[in-house]
Amino acid sequence: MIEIPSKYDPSIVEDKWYKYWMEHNFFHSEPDEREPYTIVIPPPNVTGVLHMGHMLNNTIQDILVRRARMQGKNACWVPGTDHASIATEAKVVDKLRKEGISKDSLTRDEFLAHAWEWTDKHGGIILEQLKKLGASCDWERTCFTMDKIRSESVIKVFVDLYNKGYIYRGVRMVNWDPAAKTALSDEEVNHKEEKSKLYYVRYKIEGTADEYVTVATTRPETILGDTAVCVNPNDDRFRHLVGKKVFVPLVNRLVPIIADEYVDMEFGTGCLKITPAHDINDYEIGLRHHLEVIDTFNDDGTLSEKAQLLVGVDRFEARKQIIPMLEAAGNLVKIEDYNNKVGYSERTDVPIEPKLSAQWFLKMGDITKPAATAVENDEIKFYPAKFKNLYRHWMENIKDWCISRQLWWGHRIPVYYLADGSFVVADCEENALEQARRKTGNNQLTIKDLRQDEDVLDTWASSWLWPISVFDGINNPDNKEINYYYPTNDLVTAPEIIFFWVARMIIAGYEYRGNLPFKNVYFTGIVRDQQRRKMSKSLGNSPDPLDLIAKYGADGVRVGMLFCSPAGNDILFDESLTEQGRNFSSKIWNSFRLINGWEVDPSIPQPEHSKLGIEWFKAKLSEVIVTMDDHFDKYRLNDALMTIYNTIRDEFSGWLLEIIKPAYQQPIDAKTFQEVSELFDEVLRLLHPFMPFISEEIWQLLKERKHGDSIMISEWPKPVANQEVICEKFELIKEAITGIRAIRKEKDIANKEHLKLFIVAGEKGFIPEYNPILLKMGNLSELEVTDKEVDGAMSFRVNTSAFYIPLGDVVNLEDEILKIEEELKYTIGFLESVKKKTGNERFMSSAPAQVVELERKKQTDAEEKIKMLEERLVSFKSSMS
RNA sequence: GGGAGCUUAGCUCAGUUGGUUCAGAGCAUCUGCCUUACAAGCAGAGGGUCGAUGGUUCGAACCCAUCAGUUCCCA
Repeated sequence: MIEIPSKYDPSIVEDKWYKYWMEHNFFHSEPDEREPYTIVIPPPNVTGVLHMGHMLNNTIQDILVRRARMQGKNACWVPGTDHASIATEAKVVDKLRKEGISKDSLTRDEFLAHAWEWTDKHGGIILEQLKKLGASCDWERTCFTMDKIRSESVIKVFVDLYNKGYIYRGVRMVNWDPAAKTALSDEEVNHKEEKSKLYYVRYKIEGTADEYVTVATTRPETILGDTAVCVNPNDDRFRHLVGKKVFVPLVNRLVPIIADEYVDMEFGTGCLKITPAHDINDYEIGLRHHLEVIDTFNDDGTLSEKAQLLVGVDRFEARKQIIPMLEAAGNLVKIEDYNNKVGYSERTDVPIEPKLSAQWFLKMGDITKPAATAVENDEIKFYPAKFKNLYRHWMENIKDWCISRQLWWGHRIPVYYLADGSFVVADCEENALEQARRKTGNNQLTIKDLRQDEDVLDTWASSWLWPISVFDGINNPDNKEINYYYPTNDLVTAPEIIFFWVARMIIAGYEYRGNLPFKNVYFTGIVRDQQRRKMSKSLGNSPDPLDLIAKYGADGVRVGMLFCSPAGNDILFDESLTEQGRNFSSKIWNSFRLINGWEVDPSIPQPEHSKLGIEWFKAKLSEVIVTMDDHFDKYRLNDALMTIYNTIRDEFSGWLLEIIKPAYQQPIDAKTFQEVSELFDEVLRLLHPFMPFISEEIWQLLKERKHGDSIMISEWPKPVANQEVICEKFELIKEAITGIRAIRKEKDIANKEHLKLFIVAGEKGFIPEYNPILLKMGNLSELEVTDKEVDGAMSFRVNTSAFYIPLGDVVNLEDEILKIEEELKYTIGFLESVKKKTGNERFMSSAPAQVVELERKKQTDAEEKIKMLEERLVSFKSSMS
């Protein structure tokens, strides 16, 4: 017996074991002959801090990795961080501004120096926090999307895609962020409902004295860039006007009235003003009708020279100022309140300005095909599968990917311009120069004659290579590591980034490895609070994960989060869940304390009840393992957790330990002690992936372990076949014991008080071999099988066996009769419903044989039980008279 | 406006090609217990016409249709 504290203290235990695991290098993986199991971490922002979403996500990954490791696989979980181009640059700009330095005053290199300084200072904090959670990442493999290997991979891929003709420079309508002065992808735009105004403005028709068409617009400031007015070709109201021209208000530009199906006849006046430079739909109409494009905005959202009026005024100020101008000119008809949706930048939270600009694009045509097929055919499986539909829909409507960003923090686009505006694409300056010389035939060119593109690549253009680049599979496509670890097994991520990241990794996987990047994708939910609000810093509704760990232990937080998170469903987090997790730790600890406190006496033989109990629990555990494995195979981790949770609380602690527990201050026999220790060992192993720390602590205390041994490298338990019968039989014993307890409670009989039990054994429901357990758990003084009625007894029934506890005068015979009558009534009703089926010819002929057989069995069982109940009733009634 | 999903106990969710004892779990609730490992616990109990209506079927929470409510994605 070891002296152990009565209360479990996770803070000491957790740090101790994490350190131990690190010292013994258990997390590290090298290619060997074993089957690999690989997960790459979704790299968190390098300067980010741990939030609840990370906690959930990484807990799940750790569970999967730890189980795989115990299954004997060569488990490798690669950690790392993402440079997070826009987010990090925004933070650095913000920090500099607070110091009184504006980004514009710095050169690119100066700015990058600040950014690296910031990254070095804050980078990797989040990885340290993951260690507190117990994450078993192979820390020696930690990668960063902007470290040397990853950067070279990104550039190499850009050059390759360009050479394959997938990358092109195009003028496109992009989502322009006027605050960050960069283009954003559609996915980085959030649409928000807003109260705004709908302005009705009339345009004078050319060649008439006083005829106008009226358009409705939410953006009157863009009138200055109008190049047409458009109506629906089926609209009789305006058909006669098509082909005529109107004057754009204020600037009096003459523009045509055109017809296009796009126009909604019901909306506004049915007339639409067309500003190809500032609205995506207008742009497309403009392309169809070959309209002039007049860009009236500057990059910062102010009006440009082309607007002619209000030059230099911000777009929202311009909207205010143009109204009185339109009114004065006699063009304003009316103003209505209107709700519309406006796109906002995910990064800077300012309204997006649709803007034409020159960007680099990746063609999403042929390159996406294998990726679409892979998910469709379930080569890559999604959990839950419902995300397949979402994925398919996106892949079918996929647009070219705008991969350039007007930022400095990131991978600089490897395009080098010559003086004449032409360019070369190369992975380094030397190669660029060589190409330029070849291209121009001018060998006198120097690097100074080349000007590299100022823009960087979208962050996702590096993370889409992550499963390959972490094993250096881009630069060295045939290296030992990539060949061993790729394809990876599971990806655990949030559904929000299914397009940003998951889809693109699949595309890159097939393009650069000719193979899938991962076999399974587990989508976690979004962590919300009890009011279903997303947990966020700004709302202040997100607890600090480290505080929670300090309070409840990492194990407690891990299981607390998992209790409420079926795959793909949002998790409504509440601190009471982590409390439940901590309580579970306590329960396990106390079970250990009980066992640990027993004195072992090798001289006493094993009692029969202990032998039976152990035999049953072994059988039960086999069932549990089968169930858990099945849940794991289906990625139903919360169900797997619930299974081991109930097994420990109810079956192990509630039943097994109570069965084998020796009387107060009595020693236990050696065999039982040995066996229960082994069973506890097995239970702990099943628990380990979920609660790595407490399982290790107890596992180490349970018996003397070799130096350097650990539960995390022990074997995942395997089931023994054909244990169902023992489990089924035991359930009947539980039912009988529950019956005894119910009578004790009803008659307020203390548990200490011994009772006598008489049994009228029917064909089912009584198993004499389990009598020792019945005696102990029911605290019975005597157990007698009889075929006679028992006078003055309380009774209950299990299947067709009847159990009696004689209590003399306390028993109210009428109540007993009532009870039996109720059971009888229920059983007869049940029999009726079964007979309805078995008496139905169509059922008997069309239902599967198995089902028919089952119904027949139900019928005979019910008939037997009715017979038994009726006999009881008769004898009870006769004893009354 | 287009698309996808969801609606089962007070809450969060299971419910596996339609067929086991009249739908399950965890939490919460209620009752009783400070029973010698554990009150951060134990023993029990209650609680649902499976969103509505119709249809298919011997049989529907499950399949089909319509409607209502709700969430997300895209424009």
